[in-house]
Amino acid sequence: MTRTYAQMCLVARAMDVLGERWTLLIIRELGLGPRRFSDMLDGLPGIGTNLLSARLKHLEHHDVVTRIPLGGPGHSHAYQLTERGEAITPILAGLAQWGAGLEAPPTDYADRTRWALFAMRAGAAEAGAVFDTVTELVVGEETFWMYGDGTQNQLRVGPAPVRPGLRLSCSRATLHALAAHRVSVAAAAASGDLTVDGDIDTATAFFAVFALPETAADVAKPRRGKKRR
Amino acid sequence: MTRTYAQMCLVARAMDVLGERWTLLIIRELGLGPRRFSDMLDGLPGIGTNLLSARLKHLEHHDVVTRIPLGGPGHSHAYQLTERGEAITPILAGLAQWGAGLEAPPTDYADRTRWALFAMRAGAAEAGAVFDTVTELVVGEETFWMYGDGTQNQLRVGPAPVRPGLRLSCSRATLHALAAHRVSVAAAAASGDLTVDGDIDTATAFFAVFALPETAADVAKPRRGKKRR
DNA sequence: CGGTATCCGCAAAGATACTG
DNA sequence: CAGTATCTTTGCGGATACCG
Repeated sequence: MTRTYAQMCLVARAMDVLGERWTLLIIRELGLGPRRFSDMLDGLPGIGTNLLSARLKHLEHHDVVTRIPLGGPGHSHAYQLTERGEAITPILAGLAQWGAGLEAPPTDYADRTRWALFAMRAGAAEAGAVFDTVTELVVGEETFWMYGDGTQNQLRVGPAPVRPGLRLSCSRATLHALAAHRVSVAAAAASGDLTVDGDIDTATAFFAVFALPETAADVAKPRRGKKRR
Repeated sequence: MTRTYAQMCLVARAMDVLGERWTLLIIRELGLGPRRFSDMLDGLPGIGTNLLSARLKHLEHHDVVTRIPLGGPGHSHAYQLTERGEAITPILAGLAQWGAGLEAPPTDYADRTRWALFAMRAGAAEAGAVFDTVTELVVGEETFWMYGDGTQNQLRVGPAPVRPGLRLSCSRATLHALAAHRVSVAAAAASGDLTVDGDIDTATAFFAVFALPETAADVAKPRRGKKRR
């Protein structure tokens, strides 16, 4: 270990393991299932390969992350959260919830669809809601799938490995609008912004569970009537 | 703002505000009520006055902390969490809960009674339990008081401002033993390690609610039968 | 592809002296 | 008591070179 707080306090000891820069964001990336080194670089713009490598070793040493072989072309492998690593998810959800209260960020910040999905799941976790139907989302070029494992909702990158009970297809902007409840599923489906493959009531229920926390921007600029004149 | 992740992700944006070294520990200290600069130094051994000063300014700027005047001798003042700052408490509780799973720290780490109380409260928060009776704790030279505010349990430094419904007095070691359920209230009271001023059943209920999360040390070395031979 | 290693410039952290 | 100022040390960011 490098720099420690040297306190018995459990918060301090957790921060001794998780408190270095990038560490929690690395765990966020792995919260969407096993990922390869280069996949993670995409979700951590600016990290530098040396730091990512050092952090992963550190987390592996503290039983937060494991390397798993990836039977494919070449001797490649991926990183995966351990059980103890998965236990960090509620903390990340809490941070996302709290972060929703901050003022709107500069528009040039990096954005990924999976981060919005992560925040949506945080909203569901806060409410203690579990969505049972296996759902596949196609947002732009990317595909995700979500399912309730009985206790909480899981979120994974890639196509669903089983036939999903619900399939939604839209742009990232429409996803945001639906999750923030600025537009209804019926309206988005009618306008063609959203394609629903399955029961439309189930789709409505999906966005009732996976609601984006109200942002400070929503509070500051409450939209009434028409928008953008 | 200085170093930012420049991501739209709500977790990253929360970490932009809270992620610097010492920041969450400062909030931990303020979670026990308003504190003066020098009080905080005691709970943050090794921080350096410049860093504490810089962090407090930063947190004040982001509406996590406010300065409040302290009508007393001299022109002194204290720092206090804002509503948004208080909202970070569940995140700290989650970190404490997670930190309990780590292996036992070196024995030369700094220790404070309030950190143990903080972890006990985290255990109660996890279980969703609220303890209504205003309780005063005298541990060694220090006095604390706790109360349920309807939603969650609050923890404060100093003597209770109202007559407490329960008053407990013991050493820090006994507090740990009681909270970890290694010894019962009845046994501790009988041996004189614990003084109960109030109903003994209420005292038992207190330690049922404020249980210390099981540590990795407890799991690794399960005590069976007699202890310390 | 999947990293590790090294170097440099800079910003943040640590330590301590000093001031209102 | 409540900080500010200053100096040193460490960690991070970014680039690039290298290896299985």
